[in-house]
Amino acid sequence: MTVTSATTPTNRSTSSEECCIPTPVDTLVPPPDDETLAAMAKAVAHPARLAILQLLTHRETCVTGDVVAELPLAQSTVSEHLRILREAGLIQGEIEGPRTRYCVNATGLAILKAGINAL
Amino acid sequence: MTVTSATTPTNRSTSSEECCIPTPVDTLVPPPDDETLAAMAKAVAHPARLAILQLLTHRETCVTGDVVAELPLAQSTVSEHLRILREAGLIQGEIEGPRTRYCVNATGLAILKAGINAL
DNA sequence: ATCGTGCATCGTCGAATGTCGATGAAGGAG
DNA sequence: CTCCTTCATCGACATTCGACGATGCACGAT
Repeated sequence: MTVTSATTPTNRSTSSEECCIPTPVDTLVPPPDDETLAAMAKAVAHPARLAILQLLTHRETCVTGDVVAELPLAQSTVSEHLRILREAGLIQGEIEGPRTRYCVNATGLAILKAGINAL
Repeated sequence: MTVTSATTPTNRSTSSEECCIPTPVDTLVPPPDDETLAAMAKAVAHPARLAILQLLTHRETCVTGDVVAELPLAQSTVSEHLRILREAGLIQGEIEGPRTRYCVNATGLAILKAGINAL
């Protein structure tokens, strides 16, 4: 399928201060085309990925290991779910020394909401 | 996966007047649990099914044949997509003589929106 | 330089999905 | 009744997904 990253070009920056201080976007994003919306919906269409998304919105844990600790899944599986969410533009990851910090991509989430609400 | 129909119990009534005069619900539905939301998102996570949903909201065609005519897919494939949307509680079908009339299930759609917006 | 830790990626396997043509059941028309 | 239409369902097939363990890589510490 290869969504080729919806909003963010597979964001994996190394600087700080742009993750977990998420872009305060929640307003006025245009609803996406069907392909993009379908890709985003597919990313969200899994209980584990929903759990990850909620984890990332309600905490600021962000680090992969924390997510793994919260879910009854192998590390590789969680990593895969994180990759899917990232490629869909719903979260973004930032390499922080030996670990990776994830947080919600507010813009991507807003686009998803816009698309669903437009149905 | 067997979603066992999210909101409506696999609605396929024979009476008229309850389809395409859709329940005016668009307010105050509770966000669903992760399983239900994932199932609904999965139902929507396909361009053809998004197209069907939009077709059903912006027209009142509803009849299966019309949907088939609009999509570059075989009749059996479209029928399958309609089944998936119906079992997810997003549309409802009503047998009308030799044909089937589909329309959006406003309640189901509202639940989906509530779940996504709660993310 | 050598370890140990934290993740991503690869390879694999079974299950689910998407698509189609063929078949079948229900109903209307003649 | 016998056709024809309309649709759902079945069977087959290729593709994708979900999950895991194993491997590899980058980094920090020793």
